[in-house]
Amino acid sequence: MPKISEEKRQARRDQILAASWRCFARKGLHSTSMDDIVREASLSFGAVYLYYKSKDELIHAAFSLALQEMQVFLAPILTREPVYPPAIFVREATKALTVYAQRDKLNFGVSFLMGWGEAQFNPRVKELIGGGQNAYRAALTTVVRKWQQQGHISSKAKPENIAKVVLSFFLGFIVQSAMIGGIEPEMAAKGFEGLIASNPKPRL
Amino acid sequence: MPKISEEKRQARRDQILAASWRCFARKGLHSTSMDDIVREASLSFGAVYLYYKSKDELIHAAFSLALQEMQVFLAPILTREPVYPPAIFVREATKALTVYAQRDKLNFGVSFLMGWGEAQFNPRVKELIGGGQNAYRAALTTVVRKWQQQGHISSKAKPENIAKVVLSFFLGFIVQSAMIGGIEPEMAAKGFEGLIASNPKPRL
Amino acid sequence: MPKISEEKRQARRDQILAASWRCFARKGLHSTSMDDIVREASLSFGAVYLYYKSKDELIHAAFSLALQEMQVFLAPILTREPVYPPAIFVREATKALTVYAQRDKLNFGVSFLMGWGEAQFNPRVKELIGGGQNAYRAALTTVVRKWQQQGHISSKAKPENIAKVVLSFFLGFIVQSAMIGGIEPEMAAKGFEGLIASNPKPRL
Amino acid sequence: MPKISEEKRQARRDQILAASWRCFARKGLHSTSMDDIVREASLSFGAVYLYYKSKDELIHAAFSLALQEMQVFLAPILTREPVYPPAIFVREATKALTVYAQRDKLNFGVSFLMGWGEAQFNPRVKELIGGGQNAYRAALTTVVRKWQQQGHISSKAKPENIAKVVLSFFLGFIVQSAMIGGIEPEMAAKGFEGLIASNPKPRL
DNA sequence: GATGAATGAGTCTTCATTCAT
DNA sequence: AATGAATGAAGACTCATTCAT
Repeated sequence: MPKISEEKRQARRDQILAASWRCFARKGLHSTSMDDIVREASLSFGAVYLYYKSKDELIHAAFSLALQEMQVFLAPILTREPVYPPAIFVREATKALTVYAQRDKLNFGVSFLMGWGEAQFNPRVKELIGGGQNAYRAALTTVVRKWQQQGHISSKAKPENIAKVVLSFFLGFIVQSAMIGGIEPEMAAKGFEGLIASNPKPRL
Repeated sequence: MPKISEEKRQARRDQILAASWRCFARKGLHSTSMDDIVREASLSFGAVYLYYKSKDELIHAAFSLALQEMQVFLAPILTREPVYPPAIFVREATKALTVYAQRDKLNFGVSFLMGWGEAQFNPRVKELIGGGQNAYRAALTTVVRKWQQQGHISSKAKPENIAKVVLSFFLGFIVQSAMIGGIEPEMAAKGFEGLIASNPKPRL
Repeated sequence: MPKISEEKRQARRDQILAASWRCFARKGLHSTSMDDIVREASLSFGAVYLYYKSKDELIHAAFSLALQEMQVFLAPILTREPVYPPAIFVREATKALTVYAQRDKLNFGVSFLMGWGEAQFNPRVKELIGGGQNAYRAALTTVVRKWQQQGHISSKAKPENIAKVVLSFFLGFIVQSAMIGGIEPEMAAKGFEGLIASNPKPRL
Repeated sequence: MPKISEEKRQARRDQILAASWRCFARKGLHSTSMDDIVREASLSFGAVYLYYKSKDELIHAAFSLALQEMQVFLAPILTREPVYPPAIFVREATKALTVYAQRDKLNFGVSFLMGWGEAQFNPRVKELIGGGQNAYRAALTTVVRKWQQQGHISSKAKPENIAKVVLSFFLGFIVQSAMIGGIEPEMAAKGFEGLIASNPKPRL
C-alpha cells in the first residue's frame, strides 16, 4: 500500500512522462539520457526509477500516452454519425492528425516516425503501436462500409481492402508531412476527391 | 597514385557497406557498434575508418545505397510507356516495393522506418531521403497527369495534389506492411481500384 | 541539496587532484591516461567524471592547485617587511622555490616545465599560468622599488624593467635546476650578489 | 651502401625535419600525428620511416636541429672579441634569441618550452638539450670572467656562479617572453644594467 | 627505394542502473 | 519515499608502426 495517495502517484507519473516526451522530441530516443529526463522533470534518479523501472519502460509508457492522446483527436471523426463523406473525412482526419502531430510544438510527426523506427527493434513498442494501427484499420473498415452503403464509393471492392488503402494513405500522409511537407489537409482532401471522383469514361 | 586500384577501393567500400547493412538490419542503427561492423566485415577498425570517417558517414552512405537500389526497382514502373492503369500501377509498384523491402532477408521495411526515424534527428539523412521522396513525388505527378489524359481518373483535381495522395498511399503501404502486415500488392490494388472506381450516384 | 556535504565533496576533488598530480608527475600529462588516474585515486571512471568533466578540466585544475600551493611558499618572502636585501631575497626565494619544486618527491620543476609546455597549445592553461607570472612580476616590481628606495641598487633604471630581469632570473633558475642542476640557492645568491655588487671602476 | 646519393639522402632528411617542425610548432609534439608529418612533407609513411625509425627519433632529431640552428645565432655573440660589456651583451643576446625564437613565424619560444616539457619524460631529449645548456653555461663563464677582468663587474664572486645567474636570466627571458611577453631586448638590457650598476651607498 | 593500406591496442568519455543514506 | 553519488562496461575513434607490393 503506497504511502502517498494514488492521485499524487499518478501526477508524478504524468510529470515524468511529460518531461520524457519533451526530451525525446528534442533529442530523440537514444540521445536522451536518463539524466536529461531527470533534470527536465526536476526530479531525482531515484524518483524516476521509482515510477518507471527502466528507460525502456519509460519509452513504452511514452508511446502509450501518445497513442491515448491521439485517440482523443481521432475518435470523434471516426465515430461520427452520420459518417463524413470521403473528402470531408480526409480533410477532417488529416487536420486532426496535423494538430496532434504538432502538439507541444513538436516538429510534425517526430513522435510517429520515432515510434515506428523504435518499433523495428523493440517488440513491445511494436506490439503497442501495431495494436493501435489495427484498431484504426478496423474503425476505417466500418467507415468505408458506410461510404459504400451511402453510395459515396463503389461497393465492388471489399471494405477491408479499401480500409487498408485508406489507412495507408493516412500513415503516408504523416510520413510525407514529416519528411518533405508540402501537403496540407485541404490539398489532401482535394487530391483524394480527385482520385475517387473518377471514371469519366476510360478511353483506353 | 593509390596503391590499390579504384575497383578494389570501391569493392572495399561496398564490402563495408554491405556488412553495415547486415548489422543495421539486425540490430538497428544505434545498437550496432562499430565493433559489430568491423567484425561483420572481417576487417580492422582502422580499415573501416580508412573508408568511412565516422559512423555517421557510414549511416549516410548506407541510406544513400538503399535509395539507389530502390530506384532500380521502381524506375521501370514509373517511367513505363504506356503508363500502367491505376490498379495495375499500384499492384506493380507495391510488388516492387515488397520485393525490395525484403531484399537480403530484411524484415519488411526496416530500412525505411529506420531511415525515417533517423532522419528526425539527423539533418543529412533527412535531406537525403527527403530528396528521394521529392523525386518520387515529381515522377508520380507525371504518372497522374497521364492517367488524367487517358481518362483513367477525373481531371478535376490538380495532378500535383493527386500525386501527393498517391505518394502518401505508397509510403503508408510501407508503414502498414512493416508494422501490422495484412496488406499485399493484390489487395492493395483491389482496394485502390475500389476507391477510384467510385461514384455510382452519391445519395447524400 | 547535495547528499554529501560540501567538505566531502571538496575532499573528493582533492583526492582526485592529488592522484592526478602523482600520475602527471610520474608519466607526464599526455602519457597519463584517465585510467591511470582512476586507478591511482582508487575510484571509478564515473566518479572522476562526476567531479571533473574532462581530462582537460583536470589538467587545468591541477595547475591551478599548483599555483595556489606555490603562493603559500612565496608570498611571505615577497611581502616581507622590511624587504630582504637582494642577495638574501634571492637565497630565500630560490630556497622556497626549491622546496616547493620538489614537494611530494617530484623531480625538480617537472610541474613547471610541464605546465609551460602544455601552455603553448592550451590557451586556458596559458592564461592561468600567465596570470600567475603577471602577479609575480607586479610583486617583484614592488620589491625592486623598495630596494631602490633603500639604496640596495641604483635608481637609474625603471623598477619595472629590473623586475622583469629578476623574474627572468627566477624562471630561469627553475629551468636550469630542472634541466642540468648544479645551481643551488646559496650559489645563486652569491652569483646574484656578485653581479650587483659591481662597478669597481670600469677600465674600458 | 645506399642506392641514392648522400646529398639526396640528406636533403630528404632535412625535408622531413622541416615538415616536422612546422607540424610541431603548429600543434605540439603529441598532437602531431605521423600522418600530419607525412602529409606536410608530401611524402609517404614508408619514406618517413625509412629516414627516421620512429616518432621519437624524429622528435630527437628535431630538437637537435633546433639546437644547431640556435648556435648559429648565439656563437658570434658569445665568442666576440673583445667581449661585449654586460648591458650590450644582454641586449645582443636577447635580440638574437628573439629573432631565433620567432624563426619560421613560430610563436616566441614554443620550441624551447615544448622541448623542456618533453625533456621531463624523455631522457634522450633531456640529455640533448641539457648538453646544450651546459655548453652555454661554460661559454658564459668565460664571458663573465672577461667582464671581471675588464672591471665591468666585481671579481668577488666566482665566475661560475655568476654565469649560472646569467644563464638563468636568459632561460627565464625565454619563458617570460613566451608566457606573458612585455619584455624586449632593450628593456632587458636596461633592467640588467640597472641591476649591476648598483651600489650607490647602501643606507641600510 | 618507395608506397600507403592495414592493424588493433589504447584513448577519452557516456550512461543506465543501483543502493547507502 | 526520495536522494544523488557511485559504478564500470561499452561506445566511437586515433595513431604509431608494419609489410606486401
